[in-house]
Amino acid sequence: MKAIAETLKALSEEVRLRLLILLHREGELCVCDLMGALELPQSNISRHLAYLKNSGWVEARRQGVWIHYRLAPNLNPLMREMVTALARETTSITESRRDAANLQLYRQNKKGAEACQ
Amino acid sequence: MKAIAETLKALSEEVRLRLLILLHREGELCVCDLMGALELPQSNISRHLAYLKNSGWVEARRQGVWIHYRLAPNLNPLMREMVTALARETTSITESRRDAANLQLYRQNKKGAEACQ
DNA sequence: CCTGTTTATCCGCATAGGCGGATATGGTCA
DNA sequence: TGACCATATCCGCCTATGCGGATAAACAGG
Repeated sequence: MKAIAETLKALSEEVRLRLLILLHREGELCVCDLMGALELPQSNISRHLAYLKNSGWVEARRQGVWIHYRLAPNLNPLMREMVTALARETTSITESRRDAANLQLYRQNKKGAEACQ
Repeated sequence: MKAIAETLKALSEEVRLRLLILLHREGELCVCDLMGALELPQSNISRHLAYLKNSGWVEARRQGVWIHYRLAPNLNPLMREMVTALARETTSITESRRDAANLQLYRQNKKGAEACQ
């Protein structure tokens, strides 16, 4: 019961919710992409990603200097059901659309040349 | 997005989660029943019920001195989906079963005579 | 090694929120 | 009205947690 409450608490914060939804939609993303999408300081993004990782929602993979985060592939049934319901309910929300749009902008600006992956 | 986070935050606390699951299983219950089931001080139960009410998860109905709480009948799709998923995942959890068993015990002891409804 | 880049963690601060006991509120009944 | 219920709210206390800036850690390339 406490474990389930902890699982829910991880999503009961706006920044973490936005991060999770974005990862669910876009697949694997590195920290710099998430910073560009949410337009928040690096320490903030990184702290919330650590929280999501510790609570089992996401996994991290190191590739050189970059760390790529993705939704954990083996979510339990409750978590899987929650994330799909949340994704469905947030598709029409302005804030969520803006995050996705900012991500595309940020990726175009870095020209694919020197940047992550 | 902030609204969804607030909705989740209401369930990200163990006592509130137990209250909500119990109300989902048993239907309408008064505060004294919930105190008997969870074995927690009255101020604690009452405070968390107020939180659940303010966040739209439950509704209250006054009947004489007693106040009966129930799951809000018009939950939005996200909330409805969450509560059914949570109920399903918690049926086998010891803590949840104990709450339900304590409720039955408490109700038997008050003999139906003088007590609520 | 040394430098630069990316990410994680630390710091101090401010606020939110949980708790139990005490008190207030609102209702019933005599 | 006054005594007595069930419930809500207040109080002080303590812990948890969010924040941005600063610093540390991990890695790549010269």
